[in-house]
Amino acid sequence: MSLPHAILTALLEKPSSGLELTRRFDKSIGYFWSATHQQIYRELGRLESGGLIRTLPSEQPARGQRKSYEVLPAGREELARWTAASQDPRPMRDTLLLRMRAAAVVGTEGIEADLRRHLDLHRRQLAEYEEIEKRDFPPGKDSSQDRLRHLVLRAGIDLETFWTRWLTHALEEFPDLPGPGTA
Amino acid sequence: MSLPHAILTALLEKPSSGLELTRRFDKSIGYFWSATHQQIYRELGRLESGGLIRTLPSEQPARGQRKSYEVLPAGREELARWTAASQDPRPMRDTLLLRMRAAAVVGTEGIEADLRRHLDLHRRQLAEYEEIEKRDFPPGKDSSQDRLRHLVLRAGIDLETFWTRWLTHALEEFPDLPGPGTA
DNA sequence: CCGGGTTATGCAACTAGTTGCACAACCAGA
DNA sequence: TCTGGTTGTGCAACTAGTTGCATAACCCGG
Repeated sequence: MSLPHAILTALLEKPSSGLELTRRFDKSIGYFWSATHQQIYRELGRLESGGLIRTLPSEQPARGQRKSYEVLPAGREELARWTAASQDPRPMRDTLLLRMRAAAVVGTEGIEADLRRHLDLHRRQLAEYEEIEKRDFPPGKDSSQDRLRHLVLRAGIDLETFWTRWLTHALEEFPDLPGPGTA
Repeated sequence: MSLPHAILTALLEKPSSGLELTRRFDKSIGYFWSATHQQIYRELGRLESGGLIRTLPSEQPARGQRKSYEVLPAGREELARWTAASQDPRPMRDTLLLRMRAAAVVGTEGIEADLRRHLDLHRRQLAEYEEIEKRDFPPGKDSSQDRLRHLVLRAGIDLETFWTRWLTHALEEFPDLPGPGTA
């Protein structure tokens, strides 16, 4: 039950319309809590009827027009409550690790290409994060807010680093192919 | 759609009853694909009626009796197919990172205790994995199967290591409390 | 001025996972 | 022997997330 809180956080950072939110989820927030535009619109409706957010009064759009939302005090309180509340870590669920385990039983036939593909994806993601770090957190930006946000980004960077290393290591289990190296 | 494949993998490693499977999910398999006993029983039913597994013919249990399953050739084929098939990594979803981001906006009030708790949980998990590594993968066990399974365990160890480090680092953002250190 | 792409919003149906509970069998001690 | 805990199996309802599609407005070129 975190999507509403992800949206509240995003809206507190900056009031937005559904589409803007969707875009921001594709970028920063979505890096650790992804959501589709359908989810977002549905949840905006719920949050509004729950009295946690409201449409910005300035604009009064018709159907198909953009509609911007802002967080009401009740919404901020709910977010603060949720943030402080103790929560258990959700059990991990990783398909790739599961497939590796299955491969130990039914054979590695065919999995290697996908490992390479994942390695590539994680490398790209890592590069993107590092780009963001360079841009948004130059040395010196040191407010409490910045430090916390930087910390979150560091988690992303370190996780992607872990995956690229692990995949590289895993691929060393598949030396038997035509290609450069080993000779 | 990975639970059936997790179960097939577990059953190929060793035919089991629902309860045994549940226990094994609590231990090894569940480390990267968790499932409750309810999920497992439901899925066993589906797999059986789908012709991918069958009950071991030897025993013919009544209600409330244990019933063991084994994988049929069709099940093995399906698992091999699934393992080799290309799959996109699922978008990440981490509540704790989301909460940190929220904390940057609504304040860190109250989150620290939970960070400590998570740190403790991850440390325990790490210790458990390292125990397993020592026990199950002493130097020398080097069949292809062992190497793959060890690789999977390494992923678990490295991930827990990452989290303990990150949480430790995160907690350094909260120096302002009575406690040992800093003086 | 109209037809086709793009932007923006949204509903509905489906799938996967979680929670809560039920029930039978077995076993141990009063 | 009955009573109460534990083991083992399972259904049903609910929640969260995904997929597929519908709709309206707007914008641009012919």
